Amino acid sequence: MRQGATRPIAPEPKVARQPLRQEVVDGIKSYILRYKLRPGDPLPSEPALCEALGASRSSVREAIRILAALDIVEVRHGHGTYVGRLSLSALVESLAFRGLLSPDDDFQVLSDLIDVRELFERGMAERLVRDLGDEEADRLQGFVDMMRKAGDGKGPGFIDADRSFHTLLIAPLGNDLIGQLSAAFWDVYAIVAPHLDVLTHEHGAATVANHQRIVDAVRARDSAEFSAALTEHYGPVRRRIAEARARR
Amino acid sequence: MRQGATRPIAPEPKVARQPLRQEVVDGIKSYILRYKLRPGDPLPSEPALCEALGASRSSVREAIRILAALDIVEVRHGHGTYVGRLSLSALVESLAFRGLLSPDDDFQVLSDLIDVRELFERGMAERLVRDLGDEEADRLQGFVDMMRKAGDGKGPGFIDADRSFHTLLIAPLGNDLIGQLSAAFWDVYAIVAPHLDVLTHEHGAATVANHQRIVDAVRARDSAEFSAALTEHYGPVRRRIAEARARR
DNA sequence: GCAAATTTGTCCGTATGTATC
DNA sequence: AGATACATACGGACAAATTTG
Repeated sequence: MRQGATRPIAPEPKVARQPLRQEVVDGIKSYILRYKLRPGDPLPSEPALCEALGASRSSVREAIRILAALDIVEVRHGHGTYVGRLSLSALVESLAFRGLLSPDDDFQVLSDLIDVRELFERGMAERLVRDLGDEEADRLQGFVDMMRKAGDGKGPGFIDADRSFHTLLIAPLGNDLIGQLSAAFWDVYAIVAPHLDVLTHEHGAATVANHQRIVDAVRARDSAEFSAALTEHYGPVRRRIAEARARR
Repeated sequence: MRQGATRPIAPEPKVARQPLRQEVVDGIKSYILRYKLRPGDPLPSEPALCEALGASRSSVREAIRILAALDIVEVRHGHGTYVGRLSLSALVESLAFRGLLSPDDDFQVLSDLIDVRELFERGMAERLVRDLGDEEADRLQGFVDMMRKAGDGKGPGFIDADRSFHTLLIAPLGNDLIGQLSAAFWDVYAIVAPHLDVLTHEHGAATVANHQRIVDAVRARDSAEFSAALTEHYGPVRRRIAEARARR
């Protein structure tokens, strides 16, 4: 059979067994669940996992790589393996590559992305203007001021402020999934757009004005105006995508 | 230095180089992009990649495992390695595990999922009733009939019909991202809910009636009624989650 | 149907880089 | 600085799946 290790004797001829690596993946998952570990908690070392799960280092390491790609596990070289943050980093990686690969319609991916982000914010308009208080409005205003100060819309300060603005905007929903998806899509857009010659934040001044209008709508508790401001905000983004598509 | 292979001579002492495996990941990505490969296209064999990228087989294999976890690459034992389908399977894996792990609030994850699915369908109500033609309505009706025939709401026929129903419902948007996200969330719900003693499709008859109401709204081109029917549909789902939470 | 060739799956032993104490 | 524990990486060998002659 195999070289050294002991595996369940019965070959189970017709069962089409899954790769051992996958059993190790499931075993590590079960371990985390069984002991109710939290992100950051340490996992057994590789040799310990080998013995516990009856697999070689290679199989254990490949399993760990899979789990690390999903952010279920986090590896620190020379230190150890830990439960991961369970972020949506895998989604970002996957979507970003899809955006770069997509053949005829590179731009459809970006367009779809923007649709979802706008849907999140416009679809929750009523709840957002209701739950965004004065304190949150002040913080939103702070990001708008940062954008205005950063100026042309190309510096990292501008980009970061824009990301923070939209993150904070949907935070009051208390729906972590929407918040993380929205942030993930923002990241994917920031990765893919430059490769497709889509200008990001072309006109700094206009972008700042659009964000200001959103803040004003929040302060006025006017969900209709809030929705309108969002439409005004995402319109230019779509236009830039369409222009880049036309250039091809 | 290392055992056999040749690597760039300069050790670059303080640069904190990234792991070789990551370079291999990037190398394979670049290969796919450079030759504009499509899903299903074959990739070089492992030995070929080792030589091309100057890495050992272990490193190449770990890199492939990462890319396979993201569905950027697909591996068939004894056959070869191919460009993957770029699905959102990684999102499903990641979110499903989060739902199982989540400590105090296992149910918040499910609740968030349902919020997003309802947001997709309700937020696009106008476009959906406009773009869903009679042909699509007939197909939706077919799934409702399947659910009615399957009866109690527990059999696989019922489940599959429900999934197909919602997939078809948002298909006319022409937004693949929304469609795949919605399907992914449906899958995550189906994986996580049973583990939390959340009954899925408790009352078959009521569920069928709610879906029927949605089809009727589509036929009537009544977006307000369409929205109302969706609220009626997702209400019981939320109630079941709340009940299960209360039982804890 | 069988055997060979190709490709991925798994194992082992060893050496190196990294972080902690 | 040294010792220890850990992950990273290498190379070779054999096992299992698939295709092909």
